[in-house]
Amino acid sequence: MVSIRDVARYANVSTATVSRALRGLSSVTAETRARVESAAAELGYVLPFNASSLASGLTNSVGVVAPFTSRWFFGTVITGIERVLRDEGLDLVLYGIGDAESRTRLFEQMSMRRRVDAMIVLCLPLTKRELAAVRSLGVPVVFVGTRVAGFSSVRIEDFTASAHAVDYLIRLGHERIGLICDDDPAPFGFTTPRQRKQGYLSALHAAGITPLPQWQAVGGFTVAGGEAAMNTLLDGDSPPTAVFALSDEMAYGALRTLRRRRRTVPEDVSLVGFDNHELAAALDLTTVAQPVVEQGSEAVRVLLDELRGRSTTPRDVVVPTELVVRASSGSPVGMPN
Amino acid sequence: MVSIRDVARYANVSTATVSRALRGLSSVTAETRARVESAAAELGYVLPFNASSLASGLTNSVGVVAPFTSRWFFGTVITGIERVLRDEGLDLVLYGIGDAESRTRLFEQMSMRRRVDAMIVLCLPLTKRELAAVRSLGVPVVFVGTRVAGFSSVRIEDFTASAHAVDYLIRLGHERIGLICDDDPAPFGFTTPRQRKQGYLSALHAAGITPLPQWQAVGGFTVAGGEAAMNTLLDGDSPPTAVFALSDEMAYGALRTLRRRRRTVPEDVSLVGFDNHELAAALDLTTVAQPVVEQGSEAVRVLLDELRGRSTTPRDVVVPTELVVRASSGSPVGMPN
DNA sequence: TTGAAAGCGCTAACAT
DNA sequence: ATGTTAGCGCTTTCAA
Repeated sequence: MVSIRDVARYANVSTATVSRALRGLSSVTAETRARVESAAAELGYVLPFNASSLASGLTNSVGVVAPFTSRWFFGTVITGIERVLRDEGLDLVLYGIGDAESRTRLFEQMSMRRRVDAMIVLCLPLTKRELAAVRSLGVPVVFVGTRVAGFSSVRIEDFTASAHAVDYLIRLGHERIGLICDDDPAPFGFTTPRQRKQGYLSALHAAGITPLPQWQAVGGFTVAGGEAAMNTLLDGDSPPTAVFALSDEMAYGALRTLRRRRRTVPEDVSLVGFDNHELAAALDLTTVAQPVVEQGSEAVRVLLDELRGRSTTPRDVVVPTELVVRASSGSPVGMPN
Repeated sequence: MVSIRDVARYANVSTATVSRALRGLSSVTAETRARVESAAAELGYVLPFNASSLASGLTNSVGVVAPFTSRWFFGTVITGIERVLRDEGLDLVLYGIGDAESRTRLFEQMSMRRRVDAMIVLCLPLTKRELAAVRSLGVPVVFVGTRVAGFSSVRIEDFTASAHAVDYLIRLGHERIGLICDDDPAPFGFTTPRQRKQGYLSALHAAGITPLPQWQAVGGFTVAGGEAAMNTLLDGDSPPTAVFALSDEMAYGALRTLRRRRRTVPEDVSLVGFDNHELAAALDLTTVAQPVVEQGSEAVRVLLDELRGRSTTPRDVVVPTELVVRASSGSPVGMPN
């Protein structure tokens, strides 16, 4: 196995100079660097990660904790994260926690201890205990999608964005507005659903509308859940003329129910989702768009600032949302447009 | 920073024994192991990855190369990979290559050299040059979705599955069957589109049907592409009564076009997709289902067999596909059912 | 089964 | 700007 000494000999320099040159330190003349680089290329040498890491105390890796990797939102955030990390020469180590058991295991063992220089936690409000564990890592941590005291975060304003979407339905003339939401409290301790729901309630309240209990149905943030929830809503007393689903995926399920029950959209029922999921345009769904790739790349930038000592106080980056109006929403029948 | 020596002192054993106990080696009495484990827990100690790695020559990490992380298929395969790796105590290092530039960079620098013990390459046929680079890593490599001489692979039979889907449409009575496919040759060097297309041609040929050129349109494996492709198909001479889209996402685009142009499905046009994407059920799309999580976990199992010397010859694991018939397909109008 | 001690292959401090 | 050298903190012999 070719070692730094082989490269040093080949390039007629010391091992220290090889190390400096290959890491891009500035204290090497261009000429020397070129010689070292071509020697390394010739011999097919790259600095072995483990030896460098042991000697320097850095891992050049960032851990990403994600509850799901297959859902569109998470995969897309990860794309944004990966891209910036790679540009910076940092590796991404993925920690998935699909279920409660793996979540427990991850935070009990803290296998990322001494394995990563920094962490990004996606949309996962942590328990006190977990937070303490994360804090004990002693590395910068950025949260995406949740705000956590003492740490930086990148997120959207769920409350405001929801209120705005519901207000839009009210201004279209709707008075009976349904909600497809999540259980309360939500699994995994997500706070996003509650904030979006509060936005819905707040908008109704501001318009002087008292929401009826049968306007709310639980969709569990899945397509199947949204499908069932819409059935529940349609079967209730004085069913809504417009429905706000707290995620696009639940809205897709709702659309399926409407299609099956021969209700036209938006004439019979208007539908608004949340996320601007990649298929929302294909399904002509009005929705609250949030920048997703950008939240990932922004999280890395915040992280790098902390990692490189450019910033010491936690930052709270709020990225803008935007209501994207498509064909799934309109004024209720009988209303002037 | 607490070191292995602290733990050794605390548990009254040597550092070597601590190392053995914490790695689960069998040459430690249960009593000693318990003492060491509780000492480690007490002190909050885990074996630091970099020092272990340097001393042992192993990284306990597996590299995963993926062209996209946000697309459903890739995110879902990664879920399967991550789950099994984590159970085995291995870390997943993600190498995304969203564009040609990062692809070049990855294979030129081979930053995964000495960084991972093994690799999984997702749906990415490599060039000769890239293959040589990968081979030079000297670690086990498993390909998902493509077969590569000299390496193990986990994949489906694209050709057969496609032929079967088209044959199903033929047996429904369709004679003009369209195809929404990819450019030829496909970007990134994907071979999957071509194999699926060959399956289509083969099924038609077997039924004595000569495909007309205007039955084929390019959809680029995106929703928007599928949308445009379906427009092209509808505008051609003697347009198809059934369309086979080589991916569900292109089928979603096609559905949108059909909806906009007021064609009913399946009365006016039958539609069949490929993948059984998570939303295929929600859209009532008939499609070729492939097990995706399983391909990821199976890839890891194959990898582990090679990594642990249980297998030395490359394996080619083919997982089964299944045609899932839903409401988007039926006999052409005027045919008995 | 356990302990002692010699590396693993770099980086960082210090010297020049 | 470059060279010298002592660690970094384990794992792996080898011996007991």
